[in-house]
Amino acid sequence: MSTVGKAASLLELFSMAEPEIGLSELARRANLNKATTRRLLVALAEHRLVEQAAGTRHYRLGAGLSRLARIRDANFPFARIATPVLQDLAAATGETVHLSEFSGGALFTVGVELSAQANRVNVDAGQILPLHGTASGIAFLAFTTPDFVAAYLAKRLEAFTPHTLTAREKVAEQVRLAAERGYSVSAQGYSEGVHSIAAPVLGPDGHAVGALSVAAPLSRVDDTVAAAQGEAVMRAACEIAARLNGEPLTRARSRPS
Amino acid sequence: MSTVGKAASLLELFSMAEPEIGLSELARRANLNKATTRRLLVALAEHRLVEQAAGTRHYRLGAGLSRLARIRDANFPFARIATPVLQDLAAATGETVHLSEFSGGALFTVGVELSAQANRVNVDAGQILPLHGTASGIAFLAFTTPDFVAAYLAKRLEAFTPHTLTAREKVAEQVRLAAERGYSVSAQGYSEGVHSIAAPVLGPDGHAVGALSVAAPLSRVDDTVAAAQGEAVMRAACEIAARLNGEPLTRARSRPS
DNA sequence: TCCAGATGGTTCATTATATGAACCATCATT
DNA sequence: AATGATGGTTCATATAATGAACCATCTGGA
Repeated sequence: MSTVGKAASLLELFSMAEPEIGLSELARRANLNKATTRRLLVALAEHRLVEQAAGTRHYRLGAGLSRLARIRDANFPFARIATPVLQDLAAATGETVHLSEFSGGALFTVGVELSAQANRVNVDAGQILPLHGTASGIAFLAFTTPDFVAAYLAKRLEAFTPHTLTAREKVAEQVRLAAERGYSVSAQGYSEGVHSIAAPVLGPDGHAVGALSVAAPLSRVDDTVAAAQGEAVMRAACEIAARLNGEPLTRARSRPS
Repeated sequence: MSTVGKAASLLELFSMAEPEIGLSELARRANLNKATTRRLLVALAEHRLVEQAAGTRHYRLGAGLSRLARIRDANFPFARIATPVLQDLAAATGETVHLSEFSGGALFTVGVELSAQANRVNVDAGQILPLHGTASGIAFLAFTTPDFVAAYLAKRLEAFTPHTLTAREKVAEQVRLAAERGYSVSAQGYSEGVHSIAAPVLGPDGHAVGALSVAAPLSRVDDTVAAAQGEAVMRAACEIAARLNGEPLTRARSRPS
């Protein structure tokens, strides 16, 4: 692995639950030598990507990340723009809704609205979803370039549950179906007991940049529920795309009076 | 420079004004070979710290940064907590107000509220302030550990304007004064024509973690104005520290009923 | 139409950089 | 005082980064 890859892995060890970690612990979890870990942390600290707590000498994520994130969000406000739409969709369906963006060869969860129900599907922001096995992935594949789909399906597809479709033919068929009706359906392809329906979020060029998904306990979904969710998720995904790509209404609204 | 330092420098080339940059341009600005630049970008992209725009093949900051920033902000909500206080202070003084955090050996601007007046001081988020020459820096030094101050003053102090105090004695005197009255004053030590007053933001251990500053055109400040700003900036800095470190009132408010 | 000068991306021998075992100092517990 | 953590450092060794030269494309002229 490249040195910067190792440094990035260090950053990824921090989480909401564990925002500060000591040197030895970091080295252990990243499978790196303590000296190496330290040098990486020092390099990261120089650029404010991590910082060290004065008292405990533990490390935490740095202020530079907030700055970089602000720059990104200002110019590609995917999660921010989408939040109200996610909330509406979660309220309308009563189920957990999550938004993901294509990044680093897979779908990256950038926004989540959990269902209000006790029995619900839990998804964490930052979670990485494979392109096969998830409704979001299939929806993305259905609206990306054929070259990309071909290249992806040429690889060996991992089975995440006994229900994961791993045969190229079957997955390709799912993709075709999703392209036709505008949304994808997947039952237990990635997590047991979870039923998902997803629609692509399209970029300005008409290709998918991410996906929006409704995830429900399998027991709560039948054909009519699925059809309703499909329609709702499609509308919501279009709404997000419209706001993101600056459709007329939004532009008009933001025009200075 | 370390490899991860180079990678971090690449990230820092992106800005609000220029959120997407091509490979050649990045290599040129970072003073790196194109091949090197590419390898770094690929490594960063694997961890979603950058991503490539589909159409132009230009690079931009990645979604992983937003995720990491969320983790940081959730557990160290410096800028977020401070925003309303900054706004109040800017409104009360009529001048530009900025908040900085100590990170990477200097003060890092994490929040700005610009004055409403036409003739105002402009400060950018992300700007790096030296510990000498700025009111914020002196305020920080006045409330950090004596060891740190000694080590810092042992270095050669750069002059940013003809008015920058660079003599150890003079700077140490400023620090002493700031420690006594609780805020620091600096005129044109970093930018010509700018008058600044700053107070430290203290962490739980009583040492400074950052500084809050009011910056005004020199022409608009006299002794009585400065005294008023000093009091106001001290109160505001205490308010931020209190909210940050969870003073009783805040804790009581957030207690589940 | 063709050329000139951009661009993004790749290769591979050379070289500089990252690595890690062993080390020290400090702290809290026993 | 001994134990086993912790954070941090050193330096010979080995691995990973480097960059000149390369190719393929694209764009805007002439």
